[in-house]
Amino acid sequence: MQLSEQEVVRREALAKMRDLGIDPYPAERFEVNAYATEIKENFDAEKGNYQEVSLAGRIMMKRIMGKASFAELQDSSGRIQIYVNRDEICEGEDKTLYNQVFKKLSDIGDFIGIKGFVFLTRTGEISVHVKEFRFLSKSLRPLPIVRRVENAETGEVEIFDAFTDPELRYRQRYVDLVVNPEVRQIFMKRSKVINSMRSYFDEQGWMEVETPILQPIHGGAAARPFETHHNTLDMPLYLRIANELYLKRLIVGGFDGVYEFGKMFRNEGMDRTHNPEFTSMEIYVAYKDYDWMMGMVEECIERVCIAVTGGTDVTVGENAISFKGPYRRLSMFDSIKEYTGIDVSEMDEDGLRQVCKDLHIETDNSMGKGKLIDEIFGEKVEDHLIQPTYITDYPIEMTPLAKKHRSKEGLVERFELFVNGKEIANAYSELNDPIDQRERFEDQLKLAERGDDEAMALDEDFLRALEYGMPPTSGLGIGIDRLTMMLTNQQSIQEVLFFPQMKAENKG
RNA sequence: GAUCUCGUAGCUCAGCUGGCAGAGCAUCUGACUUUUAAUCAGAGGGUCCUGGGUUCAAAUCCCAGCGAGAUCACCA
Repeated sequence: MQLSEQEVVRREALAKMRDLGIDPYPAERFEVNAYATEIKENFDAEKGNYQEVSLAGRIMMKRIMGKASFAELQDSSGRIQIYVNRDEICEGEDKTLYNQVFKKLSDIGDFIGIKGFVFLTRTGEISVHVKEFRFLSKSLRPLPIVRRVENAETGEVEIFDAFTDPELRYRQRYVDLVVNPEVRQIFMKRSKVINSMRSYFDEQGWMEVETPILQPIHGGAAARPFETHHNTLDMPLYLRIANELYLKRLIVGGFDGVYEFGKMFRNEGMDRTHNPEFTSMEIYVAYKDYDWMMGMVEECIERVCIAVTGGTDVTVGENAISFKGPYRRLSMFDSIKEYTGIDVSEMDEDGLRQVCKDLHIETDNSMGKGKLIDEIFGEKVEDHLIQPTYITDYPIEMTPLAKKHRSKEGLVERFELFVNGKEIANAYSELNDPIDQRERFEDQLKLAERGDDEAMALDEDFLRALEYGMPPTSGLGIGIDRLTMMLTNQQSIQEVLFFPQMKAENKG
């Protein structure tokens, strides 16, 4: 391995520390009793609090001035300045700890532990006066140095030498997280999205479950799966593209409400909004319908939004969005009428094909009636749905797992929630009529024969479960990554995944 | 999958119609006991993504490949 000059210097420092009898990777624990941000928020010079603090973290900047120095320590909460005085950390004649270990051998990125008291410097900065200094872990690679300086006149934070190269940031997310605090914030928010949603469900008495990721039949959605092979069973298995059919089996089994947060895997293209593995949340609640589900989603999303952002108003790109319920409800046909002026509700396949032609929407022969309607919707309506909007009552052809509409012929009881022109939730009154379900699967097979490669596979065991009887149930799926993107105002899915999928790096 | 843009020091980037490889920060040596992008004096550091071609001469022009981003197509 070819080492850079700075890496060589750090390895030499490591060796020198060992020569001085200092373990660069000590095993003993270091007890921490305070955090940088907490101190900066609560220190009061008059009260004289924080007089015996113990902090640990990385050195992120050093300002050496002879016999005294300042440095910045970064812990999990943020950064705080520390003041190190030679004669205070080295009481006797031996000044090695200061002159060698602190000044020369410790580098930016190294972990240290300090004990001391909090004070205000002459310029008024809250700092920790170090009385005791312990080396905790050596860093052998130089971190990018990002400097944030508050402009005294404008109050704006200027960033110098930002670490922004997306390739480096994603491949070395650990570095990104160390030097870019706003990145850390996004992931803390992501965690809050999941936790607040989970606690809401738990409060309602619904149960978190886990279902198979390795599935013999990839059901529940229309997508290309990743295929693998089990050696002992000598059979093909697929990484799940959805967990819907398993969760419904659990409703058949007698649970009233089950939900799962989990990774799904789709062997398809990647771009700003698609990663081969992504996180979805699916929930099924017995004795409910999609109408009830809309109310539940409003309550849930509003609560998640407050937990994550502190309020119900969010800025996404150019748009100010309010997640305060209730959300607008609009049937798919009405939405198309609203944005194109065309009533497609009574049209047959040829009529729809003509409408697509008139609107300059490309079609092909594999497209059935439902698909054509969806194309029109996708082209002409979706982008306009900025504020949270439920689109309801989808054509039956596209939705083989949803119950037929109670009053509207040819439609199913389904809604999708759109925000900022993007779909973030999908829900049905679940189809529980096993005979209807078998016919729908068979219709899917016919679509597949016509060349629709997104058509769904038939799952005999799932049909068997339905034949034993499933209560009326409403189900919902939410794309957690996309919801997080929205609540953190990120334009790329890679910004809300710790480790987005990347091609192989071809040099070490 | 298609098109466009990008790849130079640890990081951020400059490098013009081809002519000795550059800056700031970081690093190293020295000075400095409350600094604030600390300062001051000095020094070192390069597979210019990879491979080929054109040329007296290529970081620069051409071709191919690898990687990344953006836009479009498909999907959530």
